[in-house]
Amino acid sequence: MKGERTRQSILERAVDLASLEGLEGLTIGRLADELGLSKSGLFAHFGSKEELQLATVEAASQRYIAEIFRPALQAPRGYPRLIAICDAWLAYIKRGVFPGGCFFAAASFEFDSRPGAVRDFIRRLMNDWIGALERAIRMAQDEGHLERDVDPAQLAFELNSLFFGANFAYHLRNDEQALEKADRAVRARLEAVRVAAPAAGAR
Amino acid sequence: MKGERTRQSILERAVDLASLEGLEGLTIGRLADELGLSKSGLFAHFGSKEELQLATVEAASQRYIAEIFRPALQAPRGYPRLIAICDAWLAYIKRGVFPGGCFFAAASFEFDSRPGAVRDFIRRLMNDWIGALERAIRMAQDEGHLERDVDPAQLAFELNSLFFGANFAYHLRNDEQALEKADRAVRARLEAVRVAAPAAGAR
DNA sequence: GACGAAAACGAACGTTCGTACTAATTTGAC
DNA sequence: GTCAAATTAGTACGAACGTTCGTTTTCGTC
Repeated sequence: MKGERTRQSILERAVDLASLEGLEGLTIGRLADELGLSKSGLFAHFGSKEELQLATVEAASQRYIAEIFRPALQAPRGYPRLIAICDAWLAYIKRGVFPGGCFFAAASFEFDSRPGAVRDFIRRLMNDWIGALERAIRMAQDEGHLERDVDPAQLAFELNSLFFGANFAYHLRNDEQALEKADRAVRARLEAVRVAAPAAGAR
Repeated sequence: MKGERTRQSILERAVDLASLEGLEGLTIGRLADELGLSKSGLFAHFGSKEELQLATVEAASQRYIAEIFRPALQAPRGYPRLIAICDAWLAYIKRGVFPGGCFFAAASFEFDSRPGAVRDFIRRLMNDWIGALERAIRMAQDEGHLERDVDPAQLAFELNSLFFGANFAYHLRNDEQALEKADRAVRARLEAVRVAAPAAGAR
């Protein structure tokens, strides 16, 4: 199918554009122009602006999963994987996977007061993401790497806050050290609740 | 002057609207409708959309300073004032000072990739805000309430991240405990670097 | 109460938005 | 190579956008 290929290339560009201009600022005419398509031809792939926005969010999610989350899951479960996720997140900002910074942070703040299907979808994705963080934390506890009395929801909240804060400081404030600051904070927070690895042969 | 009064009432509404729809989603026609003004009559007060946006950001800043920041400065300098600022921030979200959540978090993410006067102004305000946080931290050190080896920029980054993270979790994820989580994290972080108050009469 | 200034209005501008149709082209299977 | 189906282009629409302009209303001062 040719259509599917076109659709994908449209979405690639739509994700980049939306990360810069916002999902509402993403415009069918402009998107068509940039791709050398006609407005109507592009429009036919989605049927409505809202469908285009939903597809764009979905595409961004897939890019995120493919480029950040899945690779981090390669790390051995427990503390190493938790750290790998955090490292991957900060590297994701540094690498500029989305030209306008974290797509989901931007979309979250754009749609947090805009009821509708797009908001619902973003909310679901963000709940999934926080849930994945909590799961990684719980795993680290199960592996005996993290103290048992740590509340996964609390820690996930804090880690995610540092990520968003890093994105904010890096992109809006042009704070070059934002990522280092976030890294320092993440590591300090995790080290503080880490269960010391048993000395070699001490088991 | 009647004009000044009208201008203020326009901006009051503009701030609320922009916190819900974004500064770009803020529209002159809609704003005029809601206030029972004509589009052209409203427009005349600002001369351009960008000027309206700038004035709206300025008005939001004044509301923030009047309702959150200035009151917190009443607390005695040092640790109490630092805590007061943090408390005031979380209460500010809970109170719903802006209907769409923190105006500045939203504006920051909306404009972090949109060059222009509005972005520059937001950046300046956010730098001022972080600067104020750093100053409060430094004061707490000077008063001997906080450990000397704490980097004010680092700690301010972390506190601000928790604030933004709370706003995100509270508004997009509808996490009722978001503010408590943030409060817990803030207090834990600050307590950890607090210099224990000398016992009564121990001086 | 008259008068000049300030403020608000109403209509229109050109542009762009999202969307709806129909016509032309391209594609892939036979 | 043919033909139906899938895909793109073209054109048009009503609404809303920011902005301009000339007129009318309201205000503050004497």
